[in-house]
Amino acid sequence: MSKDRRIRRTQKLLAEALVSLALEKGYKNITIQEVTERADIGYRTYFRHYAGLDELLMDVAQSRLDEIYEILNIPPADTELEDPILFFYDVGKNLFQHIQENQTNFRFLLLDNNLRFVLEPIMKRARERTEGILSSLPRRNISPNLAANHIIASAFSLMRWWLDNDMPHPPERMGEIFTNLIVQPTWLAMMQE
Amino acid sequence: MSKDRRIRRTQKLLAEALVSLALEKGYKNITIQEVTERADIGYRTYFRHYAGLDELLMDVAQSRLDEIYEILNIPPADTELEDPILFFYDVGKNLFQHIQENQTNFRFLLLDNNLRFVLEPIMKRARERTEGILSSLPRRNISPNLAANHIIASAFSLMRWWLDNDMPHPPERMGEIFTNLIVQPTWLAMMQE
DNA sequence: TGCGATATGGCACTCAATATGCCATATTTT
DNA sequence: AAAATATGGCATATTGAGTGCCATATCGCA
Repeated sequence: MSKDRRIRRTQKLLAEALVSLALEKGYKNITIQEVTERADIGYRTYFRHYAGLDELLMDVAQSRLDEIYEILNIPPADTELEDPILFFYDVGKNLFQHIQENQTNFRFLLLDNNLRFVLEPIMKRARERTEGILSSLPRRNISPNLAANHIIASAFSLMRWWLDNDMPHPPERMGEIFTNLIVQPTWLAMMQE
Repeated sequence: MSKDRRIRRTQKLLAEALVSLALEKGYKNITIQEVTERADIGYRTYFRHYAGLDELLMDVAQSRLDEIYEILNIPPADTELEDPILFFYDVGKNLFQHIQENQTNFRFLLLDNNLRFVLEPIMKRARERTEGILSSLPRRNISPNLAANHIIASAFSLMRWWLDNDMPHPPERMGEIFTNLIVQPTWLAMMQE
C-alpha cells in the first residue's frame, strides 16, 4: 500500500473517472478537466499525481497488467515447458476467464483504438516471452520472431472479437479456439512445409 | 482531376507535409501549424480544405486505399471463386508487392499506433468481404465472422511485422507465409475438429 | 488575351484546455 | 497534539484550434 490514504483515494477516483468517461466518449475525446470533475477532485490536484492524461492511463493499464500476471503466473523465461501447446491453452483459458470477470476495464483497454500505444509494451513483453518458447523448435521454416508476432497479435485480436461480440463462447471454448486457430497451426507451419 | 490547380497543389503539399512530419515525430505530436509551415501553406488556408488534422489524414488514407483496390482488383462480393486459397495467396502477394513500392506511405499508415482508427473502416470492409467468401464452407466449427476477423487482423499484423523488420522476405514469400500461417490453417480449423 | 471567379495569405481575435504558482484549509501520520 | 502533507480554489501564462475580414495572386473560361 502506498503511504497516504488521501493519495490512494484521489488516484482511485481519477482512475475510475477516466475509465467510465473513455467508455462513454472514447479516450481521444476526454479532457483532464472532465476527469477531475467526474472524480470530484480539484483540477489543480490532478497535476500533483500525473503529468497528463496519458500518465493516468498508463497507471490504469499497469494495474490491470499486474493483476493478469498474478493470475497467469507465467514461469520465468529459462523454464523448460513440457508441453508448450498445453501451456498456451491454459494461459489462454485463464486469460479469457479473467477478462470475463473484469469486462469494464478490458473493454476500455482493448476496444478503444486510441489506446493501442498503451498495449504496445505489453505486447512486446508477451512477444519476447513467446519467441523464447518457440526458439527451442528444431526445424523452423518461419522465424520464431515472426511466429511469436503472429501468435500474440492474433491472441489480442481474438480477445477483441470476443468482447466486441459480447462473449458468445465460454473461456474454455476460447482457449480451444486459440489453440486450434492460432497456436497449433503456427507450430505446424514452423515445422513442416 | 479536381477543378482548380491551386487546390490540387495545396492539398498535395499538405498531405506530404503530414506524412513526413508524422513519420518523424508520430501523428499524435504534430500540430496543424507545423503541417502548414512545412507545406509552406498559409495557416488560414488549411481550414478551407479540412476541418482538422484527422480530416487530412483520412484523405491521405483514402488515396492509398483507392490505389490498393485498383491494383488488387477484388471481384464483387457475389462472384464465385474457384480456388479461394489461391485467391488469398494472389491478393497477399500483390499487396506486399504494392507496399514494398510505396514504403513511406505504408510505414506511416501501418506503424503509427495512433492511426489505428483510420484503418478501422478499411479492415471492416476487408472483414466483410472475407466473411462472405468463408460463408460458403459446408462444415463450420468456427464462425465465418470469427475466421474472417482472424484472417484480416493477422494479415495486418503480418504487414506490420514485415515493414518493422525492413522487409526480410520478398513479396512472393510473404504471400506464401500468409497462406501457410493464416489462410490455410483457418480453412482447416473451420472444417475439421 | 482579358475578365470574372476563386483560392490564398496575413492579421487580429476568440475560445478551450493545459499547466503552474500561491496560500488557506483539511486530513493524515507519528 | 503537532508536524507533515495532500487538497481546493483562484489567478495567470501559454499553446493551439478555429474564424472573420480584406487585400492579393492565380486560375478557368469566354
